[in-house]
Amino acid sequence: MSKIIVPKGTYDLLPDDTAKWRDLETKIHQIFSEYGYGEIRTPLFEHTELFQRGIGETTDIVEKEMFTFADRANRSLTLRPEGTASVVRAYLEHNLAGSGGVTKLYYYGPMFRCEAPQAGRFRQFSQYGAEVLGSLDPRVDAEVIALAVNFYRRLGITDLDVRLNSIGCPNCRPVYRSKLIERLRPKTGGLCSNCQRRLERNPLRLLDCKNPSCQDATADIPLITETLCAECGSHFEKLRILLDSIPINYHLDSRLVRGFDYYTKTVFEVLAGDLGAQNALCGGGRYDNLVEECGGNPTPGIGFAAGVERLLIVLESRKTSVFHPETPELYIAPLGEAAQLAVFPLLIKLREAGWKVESDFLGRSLKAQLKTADKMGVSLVGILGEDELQGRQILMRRMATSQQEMIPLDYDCIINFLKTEK
RNA sequence: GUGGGCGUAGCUCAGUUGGUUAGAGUGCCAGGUUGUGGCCCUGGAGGUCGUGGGUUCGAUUCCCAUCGCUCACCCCA
Repeated sequence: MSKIIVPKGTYDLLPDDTAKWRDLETKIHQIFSEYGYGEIRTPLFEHTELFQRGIGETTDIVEKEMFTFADRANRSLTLRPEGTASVVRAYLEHNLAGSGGVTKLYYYGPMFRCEAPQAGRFRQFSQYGAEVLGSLDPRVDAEVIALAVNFYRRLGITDLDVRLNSIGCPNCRPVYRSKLIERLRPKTGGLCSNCQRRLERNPLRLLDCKNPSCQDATADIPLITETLCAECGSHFEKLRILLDSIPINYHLDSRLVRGFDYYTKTVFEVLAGDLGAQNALCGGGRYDNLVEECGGNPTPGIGFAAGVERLLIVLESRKTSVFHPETPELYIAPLGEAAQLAVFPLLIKLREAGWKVESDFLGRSLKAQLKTADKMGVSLVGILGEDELQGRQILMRRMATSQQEMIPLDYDCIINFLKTEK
Protein backbone atom coordinates (compact mmCIF):
# COMPACT_ATOMS: atom_id res chain seq x y z
CA MET A 1 0.00 0.00 0.00
CA SER A 2 1.44 3.34 -0.95
CA LYS A 3 2.05 5.98 1.64
CA ILE A 4 -0.44 8.81 1.85
CA ILE A 5 1.16 12.23 1.94
CA VAL A 6 -0.15 15.79 1.97
CA PRO A 7 -1.82 17.06 -1.21
CA LYS A 8 0.35 19.06 -3.56
CA GLY A 9 0.98 22.58 -2.43
CA THR A 10 -0.04 21.98 1.18
CA TYR A 11 2.07 21.33 4.24
CA ASP A 12 1.98 20.33 7.89
CA LEU A 13 3.13 22.75 10.54
CA LEU A 14 4.99 20.83 13.24
CA PRO A 15 5.39 22.11 16.80
CA ASP A 16 8.58 24.05 16.03
CA ASP A 17 6.77 25.78 13.17
CA THR A 18 3.54 26.50 14.99
CA ALA A 19 5.48 28.30 17.70
CA LYS A 20 6.75 30.74 15.08
CA TRP A 21 3.36 31.08 13.47
CA ARG A 22 1.63 31.84 16.72
CA ASP A 23 4.22 34.43 17.56
CA LEU A 24 3.60 36.13 14.23
CA GLU A 25 -0.18 35.81 14.54
CA THR A 26 -0.07 37.57 17.87
CA LYS A 27 1.77 40.49 16.29
CA ILE A 28 -0.70 40.63 13.41
CA HIS A 29 -3.67 40.90 15.77
CA GLN A 30 -1.81 43.49 17.77
CA ILE A 31 -1.03 45.94 14.97
CA PHE A 32 -4.56 45.78 13.57
CA SER A 33 -5.95 46.43 16.99
CA GLU A 34 -3.68 49.43 17.39
CA TYR A 35 -4.80 50.86 14.06
CA GLY A 36 -8.44 50.45 15.01
CA TYR A 37 -9.44 47.46 12.92
CA GLY A 38 -11.93 44.80 13.97
CA GLU A 39 -11.40 41.19 13.00
CA ILE A 40 -13.82 39.48 10.66
CA ARG A 41 -13.93 35.74 10.04
CA THR A 42 -15.81 34.58 6.98
CA PRO A 43 -16.35 31.03 5.71
CA LEU A 44 -13.55 29.24 3.90
CA PHE A 45 -15.92 28.59 1.01
CA GLU A 46 -18.53 30.74 -0.68
CA HIS A 47 -20.89 30.54 -3.62
CA THR A 48 -18.69 30.45 -6.71
CA GLU A 49 -20.58 33.38 -8.14
CA LEU A 50 -19.24 35.71 -5.46
CA PHE A 51 -15.70 35.32 -6.74
CA GLN A 52 -16.73 35.38 -10.37
CA ARG A 53 -18.46 38.69 -9.88
CA GLY A 54 -16.04 40.13 -7.35
CA ILE A 55 -12.63 39.25 -8.71
CA GLY A 56 -13.58 39.24 -12.37
CA GLU A 57 -14.49 36.54 -14.86
CA THR A 58 -11.43 37.04 -17.00
CA THR A 59 -8.80 36.97 -14.27
CA ASP A 60 -6.45 34.00 -14.09
CA ILE A 61 -7.62 33.23 -10.59
CA VAL A 62 -11.23 32.80 -11.59
CA GLU A 63 -10.48 31.23 -14.95
CA LYS A 64 -8.18 28.46 -13.84
CA GLU A 65 -7.04 28.59 -10.24
CA MET A 66 -10.11 28.06 -8.07
CA PHE A 67 -10.97 24.95 -6.10
CA THR A 68 -14.60 24.65 -7.12
CA PHE A 69 -16.94 21.83 -6.20
CA ALA A 70 -20.64 21.06 -6.11
CA ASP A 71 -22.54 20.50 -2.89
CA ARG A 72 -25.25 17.86 -2.58
CA ALA A 73 -27.88 20.17 -3.94
CA ASN A 74 -25.58 20.69 -6.91
CA ARG A 75 -24.81 24.29 -6.10
CA SER A 76 -21.35 25.47 -7.07
CA LEU A 77 -19.13 26.36 -4.14
CA THR A 78 -15.53 27.55 -4.16
CA LEU A 79 -12.77 27.56 -1.58
CA ARG A 80 -11.93 31.22 -1.15
CA PRO A 81 -8.95 32.31 -3.27
CA GLU A 82 -8.69 35.70 -1.58
CA GLY A 83 -10.37 37.65 1.18
CA THR A 84 -11.84 40.84 -0.18
CA ALA A 85 -14.90 39.42 -1.93
CA SER A 86 -16.04 37.63 1.22
CA VAL A 87 -15.54 40.70 3.36
CA VAL A 88 -17.61 42.81 1.00
CA ARG A 89 -20.28 40.12 0.94
CA ALA A 90 -20.42 40.07 4.73
CA TYR A 91 -20.39 43.86 4.89
CA LEU A 92 -23.54 43.92 2.80
CA GLU A 93 -25.16 40.87 4.33
CA HIS A 94 -24.95 42.32 7.84
CA ASN A 95 -25.47 45.91 6.74
CA LEU A 96 -22.30 47.08 8.45
CA ALA A 97 -22.68 50.34 6.56
CA GLY A 98 -25.83 50.92 8.58
CA SER A 99 -23.82 51.60 11.70
CA GLY A 100 -22.47 54.64 9.91
CA GLY A 101 -18.98 55.97 9.38
CA VAL A 102 -15.97 54.13 8.10
CA THR A 103 -15.80 50.36 8.57
CA LYS A 104 -12.31 49.04 9.22
CA LEU A 105 -12.01 45.27 9.05
CA TYR A 106 -9.13 42.83 8.98
CA TYR A 107 -8.93 39.10 8.41
CA TYR A 108 -6.42 36.34 8.86
CA GLY A 109 -6.64 32.80 7.57
CA PRO A 110 -6.11 30.27 4.81
CA MET A 111 -6.79 30.92 1.13
CA PHE A 112 -6.80 28.38 -1.70
CA ARG A 113 -5.57 28.57 -5.26
CA CYS A 114 -4.90 25.62 -7.51
CA GLU A 115 -1.59 26.75 -8.97
CA ALA A 116 1.73 25.00 -9.50
CA PRO A 117 3.55 25.32 -6.18
CA GLN A 118 6.75 27.29 -6.15
CA ALA A 119 8.98 29.22 -3.79
CA GLY A 120 6.59 31.21 -1.60
CA ARG A 121 3.53 29.90 -3.40
CA PHE A 122 1.23 27.20 -2.10
CA ARG A 123 -2.23 25.84 -2.86
CA GLN A 124 -3.35 26.44 0.68
CA PHE A 125 -1.68 29.53 2.05
CA SER A 126 -2.35 32.10 4.72
CA GLN A 127 -3.06 35.74 4.29
CA TYR A 128 -3.83 38.60 6.57
CA GLY A 129 -5.41 41.67 5.12
CA ALA A 130 -7.33 44.85 5.74
CA GLU A 131 -10.44 46.31 4.16
CA VAL A 132 -11.66 49.83 4.83
CA LEU A 133 -15.11 50.59 3.54
CA GLY A 134 -17.00 53.84 3.30
CA SER A 135 -14.39 56.53 2.71
CA LEU A 136 -12.87 57.92 -0.46
CA ASP A 137 -10.43 60.06 1.47
CA PRO A 138 -6.79 59.51 0.50
CA ARG A 139 -5.93 59.55 4.18
CA VAL A 140 -7.45 56.10 4.32
CA ASP A 141 -5.23 54.97 1.47
CA ALA A 142 -2.22 56.36 3.30
CA GLU A 143 -3.17 54.73 6.57
CA VAL A 144 -3.62 51.35 4.94
CA ILE A 145 -0.25 51.60 3.22
CA ALA A 146 1.38 52.77 6.44
CA LEU A 147 -0.07 49.85 8.36
CA ALA A 148 1.11 47.34 5.77
CA VAL A 149 4.63 48.73 5.63
CA ASN A 150 5.07 49.50 9.30
CA PHE A 151 4.25 45.94 10.24
CA TYR A 152 7.31 44.76 8.34
CA ARG A 153 9.35 47.49 9.92
CA ARG A 154 8.30 46.31 13.38
CA LEU A 155 9.56 42.87 12.50
CA GLY A 156 12.90 44.33 11.56
CA ILE A 157 12.47 44.27 7.79
CA THR A 158 13.34 47.73 6.58
CA ASP A 159 14.82 47.31 3.11
CA LEU A 160 11.57 46.90 1.28
CA ASP A 161 10.53 48.07 -2.15
CA VAL A 162 7.19 49.87 -1.84
CA ARG A 163 5.61 50.58 -5.20
CA LEU A 164 2.71 52.92 -5.76
CA ASN A 165 0.56 53.74 -8.74
CA SER A 166 -2.90 54.92 -9.69
CA ILE A 167 -4.78 53.08 -12.38
CA GLY A 168 -7.67 55.50 -12.62
CA CYS A 169 -11.39 54.91 -12.57
CA PRO A 170 -14.11 53.95 -15.09
CA ASN A 171 -14.01 57.54 -16.34
CA CYS A 172 -10.36 57.82 -17.23
CA ARG A 173 -9.02 54.29 -17.52
CA PRO A 174 -10.91 53.46 -20.76
CA VAL A 175 -9.32 56.52 -22.33
CA TYR A 176 -5.86 55.33 -21.42
CA ARG A 177 -6.80 51.83 -22.43
CA SER A 178 -7.75 52.73 -25.95
CA LYS A 179 -4.70 54.95 -26.24
CA LEU A 180 -2.58 51.99 -25.22
CA ILE A 181 -4.20 49.64 -27.72
CA GLU A 182 -3.82 52.23 -30.45
CA ARG A 183 -0.10 52.61 -29.76
CA LEU A 184 0.64 48.92 -29.39
CA ARG A 185 -1.42 47.46 -32.20
CA PRO A 186 1.22 48.22 -34.83
CA LYS A 187 3.80 46.47 -32.67
CA THR A 188 1.76 43.34 -32.10
CA GLY A 189 4.31 41.13 -33.82
CA GLY A 190 6.99 42.02 -31.30
CA LEU A 191 4.93 41.02 -28.28
CA CYS A 192 5.07 37.70 -26.50
CA SER A 193 2.21 35.34 -27.28
CA ASN A 194 0.65 36.01 -23.92
CA CYS A 195 0.57 39.74 -24.48
CA GLN A 196 -0.73 39.37 -28.02
CA ARG A 197 -3.67 37.59 -26.51
CA ARG A 198 -4.39 40.14 -23.82
CA LEU A 199 -3.77 43.24 -25.91
CA GLU A 200 -7.45 43.66 -26.70
CA ARG A 201 -8.82 42.22 -23.51
CA ASN A 202 -6.65 43.66 -20.76
CA PRO A 203 -3.95 45.84 -22.30
CA LEU A 204 -2.85 47.34 -18.96
CA ARG A 205 -1.31 44.03 -18.07
CA LEU A 206 1.21 44.40 -20.89
CA LEU A 207 2.84 47.10 -18.81
CA ASP A 208 4.13 44.71 -16.20
CA CYS A 209 5.08 41.86 -18.53
CA LYS A 210 8.63 40.77 -17.78
CA ASN A 211 9.35 39.71 -21.34
CA PRO A 212 12.11 42.03 -22.71
CA SER A 213 10.51 42.46 -26.11
CA CYS A 214 7.22 43.52 -24.53
CA GLN A 215 9.10 45.94 -22.29
CA ASP A 216 10.72 47.43 -25.39
CA ALA A 217 7.37 47.75 -27.11
CA THR A 218 5.88 49.59 -24.16
CA ALA A 219 8.99 51.62 -23.36
CA ASP A 220 7.80 54.92 -24.79
CA ILE A 221 4.09 54.69 -24.13
CA PRO A 222 2.45 57.48 -22.14
CA LEU A 223 2.11 57.02 -18.39
CA ILE A 224 -1.31 56.34 -16.98
CA THR A 225 -0.71 58.88 -14.25
CA GLU A 226 -0.60 61.56 -16.96
CA THR A 227 -4.02 60.69 -18.30
CA LEU A 228 -5.95 60.45 -15.05
CA CYS A 229 -9.16 62.41 -14.78
CA ALA A 230 -9.27 65.40 -12.47
CA GLU A 231 -10.71 63.47 -9.57
CA CYS A 232 -8.24 60.58 -9.77
CA GLY A 233 -5.32 62.94 -10.35
CA SER A 234 -6.10 65.02 -7.31
CA HIS A 235 -6.71 61.94 -5.18
CA PHE A 236 -3.34 60.53 -6.16
CA GLU A 237 -1.60 63.82 -5.52
CA LYS A 238 -3.10 64.10 -2.03
CA LEU A 239 -2.10 60.55 -1.27
CA ARG A 240 1.51 61.29 -2.18
CA ILE A 241 1.56 64.37 0.03
CA LEU A 242 0.27 62.28 2.92
CA LEU A 243 2.80 59.51 2.36
CA ASP A 244 5.59 62.06 2.16
CA SER A 245 4.54 63.35 5.59
CA ILE A 246 5.30 60.04 7.30
CA PRO A 247 8.54 58.11 7.33
CA ILE A 248 7.79 55.61 4.59
CA ASN A 249 9.97 55.16 1.55
CA TYR A 250 8.05 54.39 -1.60
CA HIS A 251 8.43 55.06 -5.25
CA LEU A 252 6.04 55.60 -8.09
CA ASP A 253 5.78 52.77 -10.56
CA SER A 254 3.59 53.71 -13.48
CA ARG A 255 3.78 50.14 -14.78
CA LEU A 256 2.32 48.62 -11.65
CA VAL A 257 -0.94 46.94 -12.59
CA ARG A 258 -2.65 44.37 -10.47
CA GLY A 259 -4.41 41.17 -11.37
CA PHE A 260 -7.89 41.75 -10.02
CA ASP A 261 -10.51 43.61 -12.03
CA TYR A 262 -11.95 45.48 -9.10
CA TYR A 263 -9.11 47.91 -8.48
CA THR A 264 -9.54 51.63 -9.08
CA LYS A 265 -7.23 54.57 -8.38
CA THR A 266 -4.59 53.58 -5.83
CA VAL A 267 -2.68 50.32 -6.22
CA PHE A 268 0.44 49.36 -4.30
CA GLU A 269 2.77 46.47 -3.69
CA VAL A 270 5.49 45.73 -1.18
CA LEU A 271 8.33 43.63 -2.58
CA ALA A 272 11.15 41.80 -0.85
CA GLY A 273 14.27 40.87 -2.74
CA ASP A 274 14.87 37.48 -1.20
CA LEU A 275 11.70 35.72 -2.28
CA GLY A 276 12.61 34.48 -5.75
CA ALA A 277 9.97 34.90 -8.40
CA GLN A 278 7.18 35.38 -5.86
CA ASN A 279 8.61 38.62 -4.56
CA ALA A 280 5.43 40.35 -3.46
CA LEU A 281 5.05 40.37 0.30
CA CYS A 282 1.75 42.16 0.09
CA GLY A 283 -0.35 44.05 -2.40
CA GLY A 284 -3.57 45.96 -2.51
CA GLY A 285 -5.47 48.93 -3.71
CA ARG A 286 -8.70 50.85 -3.86
CA TYR A 287 -11.92 49.31 -5.14
CA ASP A 288 -14.56 52.00 -5.31
CA ASN A 289 -17.03 50.07 -7.45
CA LEU A 290 -16.83 46.61 -5.93
CA VAL A 291 -19.52 47.08 -3.31
CA GLU A 292 -21.96 48.35 -5.88
CA GLU A 293 -21.11 45.49 -8.22
CA CYS A 294 -21.88 43.10 -5.41
CA GLY A 295 -25.34 44.62 -5.05
CA GLY A 296 -24.81 47.30 -2.42
CA ASN A 297 -25.10 51.04 -2.45
CA PRO A 298 -22.11 52.79 -4.01
CA THR A 299 -19.42 52.54 -1.33
CA PRO A 300 -15.72 53.20 -1.78
CA GLY A 301 -13.20 50.80 -0.33
CA ILE A 302 -9.52 50.04 -0.10
CA GLY A 303 -7.56 47.10 1.21
CA PHE A 304 -4.55 44.89 0.94
CA ALA A 305 -3.62 41.27 1.42
CA ALA A 306 -0.31 39.95 2.69
CA GLY A 307 1.19 36.48 2.45
CA VAL A 308 2.19 34.88 5.74
CA GLU A 309 4.40 32.11 4.30
CA ARG A 310 6.36 34.66 2.33
CA LEU A 311 6.81 36.84 5.37
CA LEU A 312 8.13 33.88 7.34
CA ILE A 313 10.55 33.04 4.51
CA VAL A 314 11.90 36.57 4.64
CA LEU A 315 12.14 36.50 8.43
CA GLU A 316 13.95 33.17 8.36
CA SER A 317 16.37 34.21 5.66
CA ARG A 318 17.30 37.38 7.52
CA LYS A 319 17.09 35.97 11.01
CA THR A 320 15.70 39.33 12.02
CA SER A 321 13.12 37.93 14.36
CA VAL A 322 13.80 35.88 17.42
CA PHE A 323 11.19 33.31 18.20
CA HIS A 324 11.40 32.03 21.75
CA PRO A 325 10.76 28.34 22.15
CA GLU A 326 8.91 27.62 25.35
CA THR A 327 11.15 25.76 27.74
CA PRO A 328 9.83 23.98 30.81
CA GLU A 329 10.52 25.64 34.13
CA LEU A 330 11.17 22.35 35.88
CA TYR A 331 12.01 18.81 34.89
CA ILE A 332 11.31 16.10 37.43
CA ALA A 333 13.43 12.97 37.19
CA PRO A 334 11.98 10.02 39.10
CA LEU A 335 14.12 6.93 39.64
CA GLY A 336 12.24 3.69 40.10
CA GLU A 337 8.57 2.85 40.14
CA ALA A 338 7.78 4.19 43.60
CA ALA A 339 9.25 7.57 42.67
CA GLN A 340 7.35 7.58 39.39
CA LEU A 341 4.10 7.05 41.26
CA ALA A 342 4.96 9.85 43.66
CA VAL A 343 5.92 12.29 40.92
CA PHE A 344 2.83 11.84 38.78
CA PRO A 345 0.28 13.66 40.99
CA LEU A 346 2.85 16.35 41.66
CA LEU A 347 3.34 16.87 37.93
CA ILE A 348 -0.37 17.33 37.34
CA LYS A 349 -0.82 19.59 40.34
CA LEU A 350 2.07 21.86 39.36
CA ARG A 351 0.72 22.20 35.85
CA GLU A 352 -2.71 23.08 37.13
CA ALA A 353 -1.01 25.80 39.14
CA GLY A 354 0.39 27.19 35.91
CA TRP A 355 3.93 25.84 35.95
CA LYS A 356 5.48 24.30 32.89
CA VAL A 357 6.79 20.99 34.16
CA GLU A 358 8.15 17.99 32.29
CA SER A 359 9.02 14.51 33.41
CA ASP A 360 10.21 11.16 32.09
CA PHE A 361 7.71 8.62 30.78
CA LEU A 362 10.21 6.02 29.65
CA GLY A 363 11.67 4.93 32.98
CA ARG A 364 15.12 5.90 31.87
CA SER A 365 18.33 6.33 33.80
CA LEU A 366 19.12 9.53 35.64
CA LYS A 367 21.86 10.21 33.15
CA ALA A 368 19.45 9.99 30.26
CA GLN A 369 16.91 12.16 32.04
CA LEU A 370 19.44 14.87 32.76
CA LYS A 371 20.53 14.74 29.17
CA THR A 372 16.95 15.22 28.02
CA ALA A 373 16.39 18.06 30.46
CA ASP A 374 19.58 19.72 29.26
CA LYS A 375 18.42 19.47 25.66
CA MET A 376 15.12 21.06 26.55
CA GLY A 377 17.03 23.95 28.06
CA VAL A 378 15.51 23.43 31.48
CA SER A 379 17.38 25.21 34.26
CA LEU A 380 15.97 23.25 37.20
CA VAL A 381 15.75 19.49 37.61
CA GLY A 382 14.12 17.82 40.57
CA ILE A 383 15.64 14.41 41.26
CA LEU A 384 13.57 11.90 43.18
CA GLY A 385 15.25 8.58 43.93
CA GLU A 386 14.60 6.02 46.62
CA ASP A 387 16.72 7.83 49.20
CA GLU A 388 14.87 11.10 48.70
CA LEU A 389 11.52 9.34 48.72
CA GLN A 390 12.33 7.66 52.05
CA GLY A 391 13.22 10.99 53.59
CA ARG A 392 10.22 12.78 52.01
CA GLN A 393 12.65 15.08 50.18
CA ILE A 394 13.52 16.03 46.60
CA LEU A 395 16.93 17.05 45.29
CA MET A 396 16.75 20.25 43.25
CA ARG A 397 19.59 20.62 40.76
CA ARG A 398 20.45 23.93 39.08
CA MET A 399 21.69 22.91 35.66
CA ALA A 400 23.76 26.00 34.97
CA THR A 401 25.92 25.69 38.08
CA SER A 402 25.45 22.01 38.99
CA GLN A 403 24.53 23.19 42.48
CA GLN A 404 22.10 20.93 44.29
CA GLU A 405 19.83 21.51 47.23
CA MET A 406 17.62 19.11 49.15
CA ILE A 407 14.14 20.41 49.91
CA PRO A 408 11.06 18.75 51.39
CA LEU A 409 8.97 16.71 48.98
CA ASP A 410 6.00 18.93 49.54
CA TYR A 411 3.88 20.81 47.02
CA ASP A 412 4.11 24.18 48.78
CA CYS A 413 7.83 23.88 49.37
CA ILE A 414 8.42 23.11 45.72
CA ILE A 415 6.28 26.05 44.62
CA ASN A 416 8.20 28.33 46.95
CA PHE A 417 11.47 27.03 45.62
CA LEU A 418 10.37 27.58 42.03
CA LYS A 419 9.26 31.11 42.84
CA THR A 420 12.58 32.07 44.40
CA GLU A 421 14.55 30.49 41.59
CA LYS A 422 12.52 32.16 38.86
C1' G B 1 -0.34 23.61 -18.41
C1' U B 2 5.23 23.94 -20.25
C1' G B 3 10.58 23.44 -19.27
C1' G B 4 15.18 22.52 -16.00
C1' G B 5 17.12 20.11 -11.42
C1' C B 6 16.40 16.36 -7.73
C1' G B 7 14.24 11.67 -5.09
C1' U B 8 19.71 6.62 -0.99
C1' A B 9 19.00 6.23 7.27
C1' G B 10 14.69 10.88 11.43
C1' C B 11 17.87 15.14 9.04
C1' U B 12 22.07 16.78 5.54
C1' C B 13 24.33 14.15 1.82
C1' A B 14 28.29 10.50 -0.33
C1' G B 15 28.50 6.14 -3.43
C1' U B 16 28.08 2.16 -7.10
C1' U B 17 32.10 2.64 -15.15
C1' G B 18 25.83 -3.19 -13.14
C1' G B 19 28.33 -7.82 -8.62
C1' U B 20 28.01 -10.77 -2.60
C1' U B 21 26.72 -7.82 4.40
C1' A B 22 24.74 0.16 0.72
C1' G B 23 28.22 4.38 3.59
C1' A B 24 29.53 9.22 6.28
C1' G B 25 28.18 13.28 9.33
C1' U B 26 24.39 14.59 12.55
C1' G B 27 20.35 13.01 15.52
C1' C B 28 18.48 8.77 18.44
C1' C B 29 19.42 4.53 22.19
C1' A B 30 22.86 2.13 25.54
C1' G B 31 27.53 1.51 28.06
C1' G B 32 32.15 3.78 29.98
C1' U B 33 30.22 6.66 35.79
C1' U B 34 25.75 0.18 40.83
C1' G B 35 21.90 7.76 40.91
C1' U B 36 24.21 13.20 37.94
C1' G B 37 23.61 16.79 31.69
C1' G B 38 27.12 19.65 28.40
C1' C B 39 33.22 17.33 26.35
C1' C B 40 35.32 12.61 25.10
C1' C B 41 35.48 7.17 24.02
C1' U B 42 32.92 2.45 22.71
C1' G B 43 28.87 -0.13 20.95
C1' G B 44 23.77 -0.41 18.95
C1' A B 45 19.15 0.43 16.44
C1' G B 46 17.46 2.61 11.99
C1' G B 47 17.16 1.82 4.61
C1' U B 48 11.38 -2.23 0.08
C1' C B 49 18.27 3.18 -2.51
C1' G B 50 10.38 7.30 -4.49
C1' U B 51 6.96 3.56 -7.14
C1' G B 52 5.95 0.16 -11.27
C1' G B 53 7.80 -2.26 -15.41
C1' G B 54 11.90 -3.60 -18.86
C1' U B 55 17.09 -5.23 -20.19
C1' U B 56 20.45 -8.73 -17.56
C1' C B 57 22.96 -14.65 -14.64
C1' G B 58 22.52 -10.29 -11.41
C1' A B 59 19.73 -3.44 -11.15
C1' U B 60 20.19 1.27 -5.90
C1' U B 61 23.32 1.85 -10.61
C1' C B 62 21.24 1.19 -17.47
C1' C B 63 16.25 2.02 -20.23
C1' C B 64 10.92 3.31 -20.10
C1' A B 65 6.83 4.93 -17.47
C1' U B 66 4.79 7.04 -13.25
C1' C B 67 4.45 9.75 -8.68
C1' G B 68 6.52 13.34 -5.55
C1' C B 69 9.67 17.50 -4.36
C1' U B 70 11.96 21.81 -6.24
C1' C B 71 13.09 26.05 -9.41
C1' A B 72 11.56 28.90 -13.58
C1' C B 73 7.69 30.47 -17.21
C1' C B 74 2.69 32.10 -16.02
C1' C B 75 0.09 34.26 -12.15
C1' C B 76 0.10 36.32 -7.56
C1' A B 77 0.19 36.94 -1.23
